[in-house]
Amino acid sequence: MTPLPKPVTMNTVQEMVTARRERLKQELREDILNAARELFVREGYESVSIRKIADGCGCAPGTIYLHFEDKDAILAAICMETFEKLDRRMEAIRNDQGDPLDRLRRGGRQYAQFALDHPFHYIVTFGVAPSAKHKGGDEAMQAGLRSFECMRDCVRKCVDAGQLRFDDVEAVSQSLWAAMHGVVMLLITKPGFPFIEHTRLVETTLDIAMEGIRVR
Amino acid sequence: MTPLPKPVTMNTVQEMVTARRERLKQELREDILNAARELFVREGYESVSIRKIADGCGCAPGTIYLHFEDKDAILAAICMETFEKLDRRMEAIRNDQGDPLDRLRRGGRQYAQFALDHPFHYIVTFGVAPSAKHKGGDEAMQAGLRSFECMRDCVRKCVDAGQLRFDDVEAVSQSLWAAMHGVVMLLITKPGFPFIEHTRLVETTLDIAMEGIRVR
Amino acid sequence: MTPLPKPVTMNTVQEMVTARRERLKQELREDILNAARELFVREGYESVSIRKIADGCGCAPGTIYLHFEDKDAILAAICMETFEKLDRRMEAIRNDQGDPLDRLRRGGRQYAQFALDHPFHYIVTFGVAPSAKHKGGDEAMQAGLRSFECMRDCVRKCVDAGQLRFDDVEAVSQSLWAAMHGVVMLLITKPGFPFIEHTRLVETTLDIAMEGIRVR
Amino acid sequence: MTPLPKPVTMNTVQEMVTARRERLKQELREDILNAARELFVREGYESVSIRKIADGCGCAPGTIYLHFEDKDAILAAICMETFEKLDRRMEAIRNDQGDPLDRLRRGGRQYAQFALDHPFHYIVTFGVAPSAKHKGGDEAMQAGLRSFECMRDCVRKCVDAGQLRFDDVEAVSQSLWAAMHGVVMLLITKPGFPFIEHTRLVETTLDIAMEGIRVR
DNA sequence: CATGAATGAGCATTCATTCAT
DNA sequence: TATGAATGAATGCTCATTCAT
Repeated sequence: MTPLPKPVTMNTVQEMVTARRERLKQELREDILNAARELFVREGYESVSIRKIADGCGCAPGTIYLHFEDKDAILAAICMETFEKLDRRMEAIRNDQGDPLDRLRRGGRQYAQFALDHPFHYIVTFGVAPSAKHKGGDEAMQAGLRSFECMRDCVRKCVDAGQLRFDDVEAVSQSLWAAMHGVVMLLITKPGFPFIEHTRLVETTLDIAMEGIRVR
Repeated sequence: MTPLPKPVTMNTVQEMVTARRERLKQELREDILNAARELFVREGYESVSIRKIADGCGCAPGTIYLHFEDKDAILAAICMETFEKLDRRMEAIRNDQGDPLDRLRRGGRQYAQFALDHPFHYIVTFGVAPSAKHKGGDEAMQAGLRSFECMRDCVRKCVDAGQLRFDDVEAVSQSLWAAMHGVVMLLITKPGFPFIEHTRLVETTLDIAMEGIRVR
Repeated sequence: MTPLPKPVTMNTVQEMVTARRERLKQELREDILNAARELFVREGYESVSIRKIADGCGCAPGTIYLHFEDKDAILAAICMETFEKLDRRMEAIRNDQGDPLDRLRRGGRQYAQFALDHPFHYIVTFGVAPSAKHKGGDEAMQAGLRSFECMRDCVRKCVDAGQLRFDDVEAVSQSLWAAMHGVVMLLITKPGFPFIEHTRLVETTLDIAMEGIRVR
Repeated sequence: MTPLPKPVTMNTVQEMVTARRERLKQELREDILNAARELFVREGYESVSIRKIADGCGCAPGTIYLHFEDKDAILAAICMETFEKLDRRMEAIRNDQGDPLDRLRRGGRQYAQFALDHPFHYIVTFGVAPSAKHKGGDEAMQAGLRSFECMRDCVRKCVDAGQLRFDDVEAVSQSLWAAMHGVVMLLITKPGFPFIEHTRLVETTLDIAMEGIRVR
């Protein structure tokens, strides 16, 4: 009598069941994040209740706590997720070829574009005094700062190539960051102000900055 | 015999009482604004309750409603107050003499200085998204526009004097505003970041911007 | 030296001043009652705040407490005042001449008319469970009950004159009171119901009641 | 081999759990209504806070909002409930046989009996002025009208049978309603008054009314 | 006598969160 | 694992009332 393959089958079935469960769990997690992201952007973090998120992803309020510790954890997860994307974009630029100054310009453009694409995440991570409470804020901040380091790298390469009027990498990097931060913050937080077309404002700012730093 | 100054005294006493009351009332109003401003910055508008403000200025929750119609009105009052102060500084520069480009630079410096001198005011007024309805927003926005118009005036004068590489007054004004806004926002909201010395960062930013816009 | 008539003069002046003060005080008291009465009727007792009354009679909120102990005392004063009027009307009927049955009918008509003329006072005094709190309620109730006694007197006279099918004065009096109370309560508390014209409903009720009690 | 009834059992268990939950939920709903009804009668609608109701039925304030949209909805629910009960009694009489006048008398008796059996329901539903807006008011009023229409039907049948001195169905119906309403309102809201025995007062009122309307 | 600023308890309602099922 | 009823603290705001002036 050959041994029954039962345990094997069981194992496999068990594994399949487990895997399926895991998949379903991850799906619900994603549903929660998607619902929360949309609501946060549309109504603002404080105005979104767990109940609204639960309604938005078709589950019960209590269920959300099986996936996230609390409301802050949802926000933190969204920020992390998003800043990984930013990081990938910036990383790609840091590593690509071409004129360092041009690369710097493209980096700034990318940064601004990212912020305008994800305004709420941007504000939550870069636009709020840290003392608030947002537990996940620091974590996300760390992820966000890696992007700043990309920019500093780009600036350094420009300095090394002798393309700048400055040799203080830190000062220039911080100034450039400030300029880009300023544009996107205004565009995001002052939607009522009669700004010129967004892309053009970003480009003008980049243009002034690049012209202002490059060697003559 | 000189007539008794009694009626006069009576009058004066009454006036003094009234005046004293008025003064006390204004003092409490200021206390409320100060407490609210600090809390708004530290915890975010939505997270600050009327009770917290009341605790913060040592009065009862109901008392606040004797001075402000509602929470929005407090925010609006803070914004107005700020714009008036800023406006006075900017106005002074607009009217002074000297090279237009230099005046522009001094305007930017003044703006940054103002923000760093009154970080609470600045953040509450310029750094908060108008989440929800925010009645007083428009009113304050109008006041804010006047300061921006000062800067635009300065830019226009530079253009008229043929000192800029650009002739789009609006685009340049908004870009400059963005750059200065960015510097001060970062300095205020990210105190943990290893920024270079504040004044030097402001000056570097101004330097890049001025060099970036002036005609070659 | 004749004694100066000063004390006398003083006395008189003093009296005049006192009288004048008293008059002014009574005037304000009346103003408060007038404002309160109108507001109570228009908006309902609970919805009227002391502040609204103060606004309505052009004085400060605190001033009202110099004339009335609290809000309930205002209500009680209004009720007393009003029920004295009812009492006078009923008394007049009790004492007039004519057929006892006709007098009874006129009494009922007068009672209903009074209730419809002063709906809020009527409801407050007769239409509310006593346990509420309305301190002054009992007092006013006493005043109101005197009117019931008038009706009982009228009924008794009808019995004595052999005009009724009944000899139980109490039962008939209470039934008649109930009928009139029912008509006015419905008319007052159910303004949305499509009642026939008010006077006609009162007359029909009186007619049925009179026809229902008189001897055949 | 008979199939395992397992799925069936599972189903049943699940159903039982759901049913039990539902039952508990309905029980709390009833507790809320009972507490609210009593409080409304004792203190008046406006003076009853959600907290008092919550205290009265031993749950937290927020819990009430899981069962009712707001305070008005509680009042509306009480009214609906009452009208349905009353409606069933009245309907039974409308459809039974016998002399129309006698049916009318029994209808009135039934109405009064209902009110005295459920004084809280009655007062809240029929004895409260729709102070303010009172959303559910109309809905409840509609339900209430059905009971009144029963009485009107009975009156009409008397008229059709030539048993009344009147031919105005509406006026007679409203007068009879008023009389019965008056008796029960007095008995319920003025427990301190020395009324004759309740049943006798109701019967006397019915007697007067019936004698007052029937043709001679 | 009159004021009106201040109080603090109270309101209806919403919330993040817990937990028995 | 998921549910959803329940909680209790918090929200913005109003109120009757007090009291220094």
